[in-house]
Amino acid sequence: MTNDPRKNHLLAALAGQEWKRWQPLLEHVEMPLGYVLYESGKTLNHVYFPTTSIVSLLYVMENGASAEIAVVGKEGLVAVSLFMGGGSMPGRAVVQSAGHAFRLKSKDMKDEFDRGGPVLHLLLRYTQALITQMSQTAVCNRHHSLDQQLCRWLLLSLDRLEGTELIMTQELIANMLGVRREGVTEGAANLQRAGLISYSRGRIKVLNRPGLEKRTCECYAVVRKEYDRLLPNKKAT
Amino acid sequence: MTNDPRKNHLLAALAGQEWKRWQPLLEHVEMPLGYVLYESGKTLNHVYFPTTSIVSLLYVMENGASAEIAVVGKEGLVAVSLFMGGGSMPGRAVVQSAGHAFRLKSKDMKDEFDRGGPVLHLLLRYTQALITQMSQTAVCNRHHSLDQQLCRWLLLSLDRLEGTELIMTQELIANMLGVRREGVTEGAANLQRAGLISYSRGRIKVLNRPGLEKRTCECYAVVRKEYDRLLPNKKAT
DNA sequence: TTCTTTATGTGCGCTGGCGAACAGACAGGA
DNA sequence: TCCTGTCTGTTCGCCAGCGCACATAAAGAA
Repeated sequence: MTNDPRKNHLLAALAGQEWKRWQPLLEHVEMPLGYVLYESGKTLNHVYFPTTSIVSLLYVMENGASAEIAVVGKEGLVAVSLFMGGGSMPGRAVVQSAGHAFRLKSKDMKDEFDRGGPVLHLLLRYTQALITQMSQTAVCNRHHSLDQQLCRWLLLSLDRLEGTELIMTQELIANMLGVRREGVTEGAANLQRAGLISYSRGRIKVLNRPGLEKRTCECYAVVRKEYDRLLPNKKAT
Repeated sequence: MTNDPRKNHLLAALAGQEWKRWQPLLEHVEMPLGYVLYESGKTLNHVYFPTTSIVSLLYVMENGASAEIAVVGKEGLVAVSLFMGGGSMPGRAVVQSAGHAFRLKSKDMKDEFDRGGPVLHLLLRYTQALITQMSQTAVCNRHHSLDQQLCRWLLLSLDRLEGTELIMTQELIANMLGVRREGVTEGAANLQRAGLISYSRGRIKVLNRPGLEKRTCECYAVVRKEYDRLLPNKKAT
């Protein structure tokens, strides 16, 4: 079933009672590549729970350059600022990998959050994991090479996908990472030469995942570990 | 009064009732330069509310290099992961500018948080502001020059201080920013030549704040604006 | 097929920041 | 007073990544 909300780990973690309340409130949505979920400063109308899609949180600067802050997939939700307070945030959320998601109206989300209890703690633990990812992005941007960052990025995406193929042009990856397109071309060529990936015109296939893990910086492992520690780990799909 | 907890904006924002509960629980602590509040992965025993001190949240890599993720002063608190869940986080919290703070035991903090209501929302709004700062750090690390980042850093520190003098060697600043000490020397020399700051052996005096603001990147303004939007703005001290 | 668009490959000069090595310069203790 | 440790200034070679300008090359439309 392509549109099973339970593919999202947070939704899957809801106990019977909550789940019963939520189920009728959830709306299935298509997530086409490039779709903008929200734009800097605008009020949020929904919270999105990706199932098979991946969403990129990025900041777009005045001059148009951008940088990815974090990535969200089936393990999480988009728009934490809704329940954290403020209702908006600087930056943009864009679908990075097409697929599906379920969404909840702002008001419903807030109501559920304010009930407190397990839902609240689940969402906050997710937010904490997200914070770790953001921190590590900052560190990685400071210290690591484009090659390493590319590996990290591929692995983060891979973790949020079914299968090993990414539909993504180098141009778009460059936008996410906030680097030149040519840089990605080179990096990708390196990985290709090393037999870790193969790609052509917007299709990247990962051939050797352990190889990528060996080649990336410590940032990936740090983030991965925190996600595993803090979040419900859905085994099978 | 140097040890007035109400100098911390979050504590100052507590209403009569909560404040009465909190007051006896708060413990005054000295915050000497370089003091480590917590270390990567260790369990947290306290939440710290700085009043006159500044705390740096940074991540230290395996090879010893470091990078600042965010900075916390009288507007906030250190150790959000305590109520967010998880109880620990990768990274380190270090006193960057000596001064005072008040702290609360983990258990007391959790209890207060779980009461819900205004305290919970206050803390979450602060966390949201902190997230913005972290995001912007990531962006800044990616795109902006050392000079701009130095300005941003000075301004962020300045906002959290009384007065215009920073006690801080270039070596330490370099550690925070995750750059070479020589780089900071050059950057600082530039600012000095431009008449924006004056410094000598660990004392940096800001002479022209608007000048710094003009020279820094957009990141500072973005963060500042979000803090103003989300948090209680204490006027007088 | 042919034409057009989109995606990728490559080369070149430039620059910001790195690493390392070293030379003052000031502060504070003995 | 000298002396030692700390902080700051400067230099030099190096390289990753940038910006720019093209050269393919694959996919799709006509």
